[in-house]
Amino acid sequence: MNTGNIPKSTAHRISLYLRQAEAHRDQNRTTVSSEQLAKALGLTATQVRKDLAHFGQFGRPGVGYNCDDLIQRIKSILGTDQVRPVALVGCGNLGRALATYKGFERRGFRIAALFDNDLHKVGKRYGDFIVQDITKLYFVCQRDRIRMAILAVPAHAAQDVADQLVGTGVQGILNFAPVTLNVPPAVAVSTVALSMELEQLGLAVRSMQRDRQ
Amino acid sequence: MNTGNIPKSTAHRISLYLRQAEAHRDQNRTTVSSEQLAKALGLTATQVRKDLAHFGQFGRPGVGYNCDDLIQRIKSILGTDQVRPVALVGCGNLGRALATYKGFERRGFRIAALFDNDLHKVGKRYGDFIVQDITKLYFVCQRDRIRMAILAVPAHAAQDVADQLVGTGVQGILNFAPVTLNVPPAVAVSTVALSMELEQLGLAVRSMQRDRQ
DNA sequence: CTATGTGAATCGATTCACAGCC
DNA sequence: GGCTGTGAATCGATTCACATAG
Repeated sequence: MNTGNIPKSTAHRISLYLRQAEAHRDQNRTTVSSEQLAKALGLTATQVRKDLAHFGQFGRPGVGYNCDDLIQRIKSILGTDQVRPVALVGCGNLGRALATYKGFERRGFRIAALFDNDLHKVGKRYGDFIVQDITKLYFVCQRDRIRMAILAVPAHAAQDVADQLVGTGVQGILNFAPVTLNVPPAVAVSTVALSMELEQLGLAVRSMQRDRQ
Repeated sequence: MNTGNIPKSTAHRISLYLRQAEAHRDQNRTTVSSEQLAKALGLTATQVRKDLAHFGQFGRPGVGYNCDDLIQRIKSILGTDQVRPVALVGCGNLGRALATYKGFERRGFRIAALFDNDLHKVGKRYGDFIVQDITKLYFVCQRDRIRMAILAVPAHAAQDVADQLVGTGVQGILNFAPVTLNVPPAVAVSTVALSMELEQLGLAVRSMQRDRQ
């Protein structure tokens, strides 16, 4: 199956294939072709086949890919065939929205604990969780073997909290603060900066306008 | 300056350069070198120079790039030297968090209007705005010449609202629903799917574990 | 006849090596 | 000595063309 050396570009599309395969299954289709996947996602059929070939050949010529197979295989590569606990730090507006977001559960992630350093928030309940003091971070992450965390704190506090997270043994951080975090190479960081997304979108709009000028 | 044909890979880094240049300026430095930018962002110095060369040569050998110049030039490329109005549709947890997010203003975007189809929410105030009925979408977007929108509605409603947005003349949609939107080629869509971000992060963590096994 | 899987060719992005400027 | 800008080389990803299986 060779899950070890998946190209970066392929890896970014895996989640899309999973979602699309699930959509097909939910419409009671048993198979899906590379052509169908490509059309739905705005890719080429060849690209889809090359991608899927990276994790074993299980498509059937003349038929396509079995949806359940595809889903199972992608989940096993992503590691979302089992539910993983995630710590959420920061209970501002964004943090609270993420805490109550139902989409994570359905895709193999469970918010396992909620932290903030503001003593006015500690003890309050959001969604199914009680906000804990950030000083409990190390204890809880160790106890519950938490490997991933979502960072939804203000920019000025992000590096400090990231350092604490690294100290607990967390190996992946999903960062919503608009700063570049400095972490050891063994820790993965993925930053989602909302303003940057808007900037990129604006750029795409502008370049389209130029195209059709 | 040649802003027309910036490679996609470069475009995605422009926002990072802007942020970093601002950080340098805020520390009262007047210039910044490609080496410094590269180190802070985890890139190579050559890559940074090639990128910056795409929008005119204004670095000074032996000195570096003037921070203010760099900031000004990037903003003019991104079009964020003027403030742009953005419509926000969907006042669930995420929508409300985005509505009150202060970071957009500082980077050239202004939430100009807030919409929802839930009549229990229409008329309520979040941040500085009053939620408007989604039936007003066309009127308001036309009147205020709104070109970009943020879509923070449930997945099942996303395509329908996207169609309405396209109908108002919106040219760019920042979509937070975990679905692939179908829009005309003249409309740009950027999707931020939170679960997918976690999946990608989990994959990165797993592949690192394999590396050091 | 339909659709996968893959070597070969193409295309694009990154890195190297270095010439030129401060 | 320090740093930018850029052609040439390398590396990786996409597309093409087609052999092969249902």
